[in-house]
Amino acid sequence: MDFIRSMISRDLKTGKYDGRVVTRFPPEPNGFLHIGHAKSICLNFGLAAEHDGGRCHLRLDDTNPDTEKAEFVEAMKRDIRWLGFDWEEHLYHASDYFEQLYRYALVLVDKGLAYVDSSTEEEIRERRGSVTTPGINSPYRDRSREENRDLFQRMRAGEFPDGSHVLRAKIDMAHRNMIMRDPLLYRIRHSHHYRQGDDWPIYPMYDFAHCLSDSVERVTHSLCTLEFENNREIYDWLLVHVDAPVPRPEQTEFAPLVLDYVITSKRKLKELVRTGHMRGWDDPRMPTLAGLRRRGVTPEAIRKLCDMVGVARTQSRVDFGKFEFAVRDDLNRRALRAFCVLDPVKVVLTNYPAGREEIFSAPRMPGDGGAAGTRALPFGRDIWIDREDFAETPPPGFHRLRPGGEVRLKYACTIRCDAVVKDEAGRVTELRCSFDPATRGGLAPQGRRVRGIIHWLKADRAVRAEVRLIDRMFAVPEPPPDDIVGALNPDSERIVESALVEPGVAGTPPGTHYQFERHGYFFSDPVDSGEDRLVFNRTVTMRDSWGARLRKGSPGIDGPRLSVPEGADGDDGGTVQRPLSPGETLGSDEERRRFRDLRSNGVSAAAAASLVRSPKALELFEAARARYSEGAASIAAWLVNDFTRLLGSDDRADAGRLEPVALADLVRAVDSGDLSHRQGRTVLAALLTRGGSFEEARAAADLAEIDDEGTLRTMLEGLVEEFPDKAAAFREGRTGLLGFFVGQVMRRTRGKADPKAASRLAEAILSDPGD
RNA sequence: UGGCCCGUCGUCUAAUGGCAGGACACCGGUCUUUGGAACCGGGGGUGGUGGUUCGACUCCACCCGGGCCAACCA
Repeated sequence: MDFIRSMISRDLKTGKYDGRVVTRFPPEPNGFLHIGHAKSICLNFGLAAEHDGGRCHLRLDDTNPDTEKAEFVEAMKRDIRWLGFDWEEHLYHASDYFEQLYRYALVLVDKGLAYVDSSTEEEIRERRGSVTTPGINSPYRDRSREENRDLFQRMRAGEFPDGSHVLRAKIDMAHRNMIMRDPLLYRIRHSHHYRQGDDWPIYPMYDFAHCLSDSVERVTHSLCTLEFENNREIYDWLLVHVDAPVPRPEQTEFAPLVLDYVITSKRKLKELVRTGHMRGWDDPRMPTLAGLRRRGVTPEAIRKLCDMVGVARTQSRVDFGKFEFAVRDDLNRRALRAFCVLDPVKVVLTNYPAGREEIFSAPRMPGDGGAAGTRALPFGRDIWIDREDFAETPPPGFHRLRPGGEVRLKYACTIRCDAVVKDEAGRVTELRCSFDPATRGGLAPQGRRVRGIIHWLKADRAVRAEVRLIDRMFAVPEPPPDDIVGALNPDSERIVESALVEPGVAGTPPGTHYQFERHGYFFSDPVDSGEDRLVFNRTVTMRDSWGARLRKGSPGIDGPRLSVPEGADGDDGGTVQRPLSPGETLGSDEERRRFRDLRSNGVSAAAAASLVRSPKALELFEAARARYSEGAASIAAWLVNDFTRLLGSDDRADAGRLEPVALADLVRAVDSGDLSHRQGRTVLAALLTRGGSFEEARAAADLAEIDDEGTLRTMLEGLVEEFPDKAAAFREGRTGLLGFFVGQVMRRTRGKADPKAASRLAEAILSDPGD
């Protein structure tokens, strides 16, 4: 289960949203949906489907009138449905909330939390500062609430030209998060909105509109990609300060889908379409859902890919092979088989009567037990085979036809190449072969084994088709953002105008999947294919271990490798840095002084360095040491490890509740063996959440421990009996399994066993086979 | 010279502090009328250094590496 699903289970358990799961998919209608969006769609709609009463809203995030169009909205709706998801009645537009958003903005103005800034764009930018320097306040920042309200209302009334004013939140121009430096909330834009017409001269910015739209729709889990991490702070700030109803939606970020050889920048894709490098948004080479669909990729394959990729926060790149696997895996199950000869070479079977024709039968779908039926393959004296299935001087390991060699014509018979006919240029024009009647229909009478099996077509029965050999869009896995065009794969589409297919393929309707045997999966183009014209797009090639082997044997055949930096696979000559000792990482003389002081009291270097950096912990340390002076090292260790950990992992923990005296008593009790470390930790947790003295906390905590040797031994012996293979594996050296046995003891005693005793006993019992 | 986030097989992704597992890719084998598919098997991993713990991928510290943030885009 991924981290988002875990979070939702947790929320369901705690009743945070009263059992509701409401997600949303919020694209801006300024282009086409692509494979990257597919991940988000699968996640958001998937989540809704997995929970009773779950919902996923489709919300068009249309707050920028200059880039958005109704046609994009329609394309998006079509593509989402095609992928297999449904928003039911929950179709929304951010622009439908403009009035409500405007009222929220007035709330902020009236609270003195938003102001109208009349600076120029450049002034605003300059005053924002940089990531390392604070910004400075706008001269308009201290306008009165009344003036701000008046100005903002007049902005809305359309009294001011574009760019003359903006509405900004009043937060902090020195904020460490650049986004919080008085973010813009509204800008003036006298543009026609595809949906709202000319009603609005002001438009809300993303940060303002998004969280409030989520809130208006009572979304629970607002999922977006990692690049919005920094925006989460303003998301929460706005909901709090407009007093949005609780429980409020919460934003969670996940890693976007980044696929090798693909880009998912709508801006850049748009540019490729605009400049004609791609024929349209639905060009079969495009990573858009429309392009993938036209290429023959199925919704099932895309969903499968998203499944395989998972959802996590790690920034990742997905191998293109994973995409290809998902596509083949699905198409293998659904695509009917047929023969297709891309680059024909004539074969004349000299011992076959001219003018005679016989029909061989072949399965439409091998391995399905005949469920899909058979197809008829006419056979005769003149046939076509693919040029690459013959080699006059074959490379080592080549299995197909060669002079004097034999090959099987799939589903027909074996043939032997007797003579090669060439034109003046030396190009092979015809192969004169003889067929073996005894091998008809797949028989191999003499036990003779023919390695090569190739596809073929009877010359006068083959049907013409245009085949577009689609390949990956880019020549390199990571196209450089500043030179997308230069990275395009020059062979991303090779058009074979007159390929030949078997007669049964004639009349194939547009939108049909085929596997052209040994070539790959193909899809009759939904646009260009028609009754009298066959056009096929190659969706994906077959897995090709022969081609891979050839490429491996001769580097360079693989094409350019622009992405590999010079010397990347060699020694970069860098020097290995010596790790710094803890004391060396300290910044100031004062810190170093305290560090030496702590060291002289027996505190470990690592603990001392940590303590010095944390004034609060250091204060506690000094106070506790005053009561238990010989325990300096232990107190420091407790503070640096267990104390810090509890504070970080438990929301209820508060350092302020921990009395130094209680801490000192606790550490002393553990040092003296009065309490195990584990029990000490339990008491510390209680002290941090409830406060009080050590004795009180100790009395209140459930510290019962099973350390009775007999009980533990019985339990462990039972485990060894129950898991004899694991016990044996341990004796053979898999010492990690000790953890398994101790873990089982801990689990079965619901954490009550003394792990130290259990561990010691387990080791003794396991190492000694006994009988 | 800041803040936030992220580092697990080649790649993607799991593991309430308790057996480092799965998938793709790769290699080998069986079978085979697709150099395909199916099936079986194999190699390969916790960025580094310390610390805490009976036990660390998991907690703590530091280091290293990567990503995001300074549009009146989203």
